[in-house]
Amino acid sequence: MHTSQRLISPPSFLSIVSHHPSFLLLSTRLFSTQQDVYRANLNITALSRAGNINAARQLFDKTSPKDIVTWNSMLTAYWQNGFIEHSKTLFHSMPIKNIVSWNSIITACIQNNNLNDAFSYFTSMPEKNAASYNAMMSGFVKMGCVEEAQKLFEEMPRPNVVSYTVMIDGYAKMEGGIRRARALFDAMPNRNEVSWTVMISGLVENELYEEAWELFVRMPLKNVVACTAMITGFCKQGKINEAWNLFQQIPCRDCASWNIMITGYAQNGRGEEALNLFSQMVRTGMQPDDLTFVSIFTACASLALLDEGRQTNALVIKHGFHSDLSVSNALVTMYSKCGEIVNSELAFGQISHPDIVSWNTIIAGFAQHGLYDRARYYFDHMVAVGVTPDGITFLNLLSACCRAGKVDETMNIFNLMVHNYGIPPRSEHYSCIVDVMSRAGQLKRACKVIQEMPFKADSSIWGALLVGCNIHSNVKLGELAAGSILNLDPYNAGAYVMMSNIYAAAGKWKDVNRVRYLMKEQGVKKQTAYSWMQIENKLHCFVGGDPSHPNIDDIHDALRRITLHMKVKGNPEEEAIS
DNA sequence: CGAGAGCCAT
Repeated sequence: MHTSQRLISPPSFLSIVSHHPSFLLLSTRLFSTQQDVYRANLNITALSRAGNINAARQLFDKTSPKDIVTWNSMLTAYWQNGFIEHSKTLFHSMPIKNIVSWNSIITACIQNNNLNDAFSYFTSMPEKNAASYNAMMSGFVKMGCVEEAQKLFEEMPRPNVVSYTVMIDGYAKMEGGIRRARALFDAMPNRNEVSWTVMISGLVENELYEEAWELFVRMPLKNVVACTAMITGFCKQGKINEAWNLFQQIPCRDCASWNIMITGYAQNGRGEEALNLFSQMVRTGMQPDDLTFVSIFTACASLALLDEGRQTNALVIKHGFHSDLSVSNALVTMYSKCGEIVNSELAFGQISHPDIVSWNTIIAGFAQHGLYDRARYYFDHMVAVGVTPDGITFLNLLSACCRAGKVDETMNIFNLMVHNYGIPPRSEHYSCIVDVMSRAGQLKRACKVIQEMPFKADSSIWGALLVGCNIHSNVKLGELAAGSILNLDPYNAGAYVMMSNIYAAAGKWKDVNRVRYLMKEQGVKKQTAYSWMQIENKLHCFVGGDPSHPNIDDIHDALRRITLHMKVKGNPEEEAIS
């Protein structure tokens, strides 16, 4: 009978253990509970975030039964560790999928810059939520397809704060799109701190400083990311004191905020302070990262601080960043800017997989040291190992060749760039050509290049011509070049000096004096004592040669000032004449 | 378990 059978049957295992005090402990070991799966899922994610993808996979295999979150965690673990194909395989073998699985695989493709795959997953998913649209939109924005993103934004049912934020980011990064970004920001129903940060950062990027600051002041809770964006803006404008003030007000400084402050000092010629800040950073217990070392090397490079650069090189090894590509590239730059081309080359040689920046850096180093043959050797070498040169590679090679005075060779390189590599030449490339031709005395040919360029010449191109006119004493073309520069930039002290040189060489003393007055009238802000000295030295020569000059008093006055200045100041370049 | 932000070498 049923009941009797039950009565005589031995007590089940469960009925015993469930009354035992250690029941809970046993049950977690022997049975999978809801909590176990939950814990396993969290651990898969934690292991993945620690970069331990194998352990994550082992735990995934051990977890049984798996729920949808287990599958999704493993899916995400794979692509976040760079195993995109594993993600795809797993996705297609999943017994059940939910929206999160689809969203994750879309994000995986986008991280891998595969917009086509992402979009085909997006279109074939059974139903979409806001995150699906947001992921796809951010993919389009990342690849610069803002219009495509906008289409999705308009057709999605209920855009949320992230959707708006993605669009604002897209518009802000688009050429001339900052007003649209701002309009959308003003129109959005509610904002969170990321929306504020994206908008402020976009304004900073577009160099609308004042507007960025207005918004920053209005931002309810200023987080460290927004502060860092704002500090970046200050540093770009050279307002290093404002940057420092804001930096000091950040309650919880992180590595990135220290980095930008160090970079800010380095790029504004205050390398000592950058290095001091670095030791302060280390003292506060903040761990430097790769970008910190890049900033420090930049500081050392800009001030040619070789000893500090060497010390930092040792620190890099101590902190284990010696195989980091950006750090290594910055190290190569540091040595070459400190005049240590041999060490620069050695540092380059230690890079296991040099990228385009590494190659460009070493070529630039040889260019700066006037060693065209070595630059060319590395150029040929990079092409031989299959790295495609870009516009910067060619600029470096052109400037090396130009400094060597090889006109035909420079033109060959230029043509190679345009015709074989299809790289559209920029103003800097033309500048090299005009420079080499002008120095070689081929002034007419240089003028022809300027005339036939696809865009208007800037002051550096005219400057290259002007240098040639100075060397080869061509007053007429010199006037054209100097005049063009001063049309673009009336405060260009170099143009005044160079032109006065040309006039002086031609014995046109009245014109030298005219240039001098012109410079004074314009109120040239950057009129360094050195610029004045050069012009007035020319007039000094003249005083000796022809004392019947009508403005002799001015010249004597000028000479008195020059003499005084040289007595008081050791280095006349340092101080502007008031 | 899914979507959005700052600092980077030529």
